[in-house]
Amino acid sequence: MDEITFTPRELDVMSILWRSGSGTVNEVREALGDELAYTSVLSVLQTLEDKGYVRHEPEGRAYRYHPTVAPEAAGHSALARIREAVYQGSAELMFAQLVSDRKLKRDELERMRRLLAERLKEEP
Amino acid sequence: MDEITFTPRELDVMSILWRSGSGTVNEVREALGDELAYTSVLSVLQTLEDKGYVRHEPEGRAYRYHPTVAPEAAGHSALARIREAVYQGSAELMFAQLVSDRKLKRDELERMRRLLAERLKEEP
DNA sequence: TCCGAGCTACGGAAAAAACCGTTGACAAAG
DNA sequence: CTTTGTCAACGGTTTTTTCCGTAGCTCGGA
Repeated sequence: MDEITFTPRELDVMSILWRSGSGTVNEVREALGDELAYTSVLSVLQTLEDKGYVRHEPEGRAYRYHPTVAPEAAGHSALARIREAVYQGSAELMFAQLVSDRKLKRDELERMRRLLAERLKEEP
Repeated sequence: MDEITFTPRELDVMSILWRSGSGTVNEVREALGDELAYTSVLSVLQTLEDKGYVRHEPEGRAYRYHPTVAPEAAGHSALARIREAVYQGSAELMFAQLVSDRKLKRDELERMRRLLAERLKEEP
């Protein structure tokens, strides 16, 4: 149950790596909304590597960075934190908020229902 | 749709205020897990007040702090951020993770199902 | 050989966050 | 009146985060 936490900027970068599977400094830089200097992006990646959240391998003359933590693991930590702090530990409350979102389409809700039904079948 | 964000320590403090409805500096200090100096807690509260997330009123010789943002609003922002960064914008993926939690009890899942059913009724 | 393009390492500035000591105000107790 | 305890304001230190310039390496082409 090791806590996984990111600073805001680190999360931006991880998000890109999760989306693409991997990325070089320049690829990450491109994908980033803000225009950062090359070395700024490199720094973030090196920090992430220090913390053990990414690794790199040589690719040509550059490095290619890969996430070493799955988004699910990070998501789990983040959701747990929000559940505790905002919803007083109640998954139900958090869930209620989630489904109250007006932007959810009917078919998304349907699929959620299916998922929930599956999950209920497994529960003893 | 103004973004609500907290630093980790700010979130700790807000969490306490949401739980209790309000709190004085010392109440918050007590409730906090870590042992911080009085002035440290005061500082956080003053910062939160600057940002408009809490207000205070005199109570005896002390101040009582009240949240001015509902946990739901903060939760909505936080969940949206996680959805984007970690689940590539998919509420469904995030939901899947949520219900896959082994610690959920059957009756919690049942109530989630009910909520979802209600929500589906409203959807055109 | 020399030059420039493209890359990382390194160090460090600037800004933000976290934390606390000191001061002065006030009131209650002696 | 003096002491003691409690409080907020203020200013400042330390640590973390964010961001970037410079130096140095390597490769390919003139």
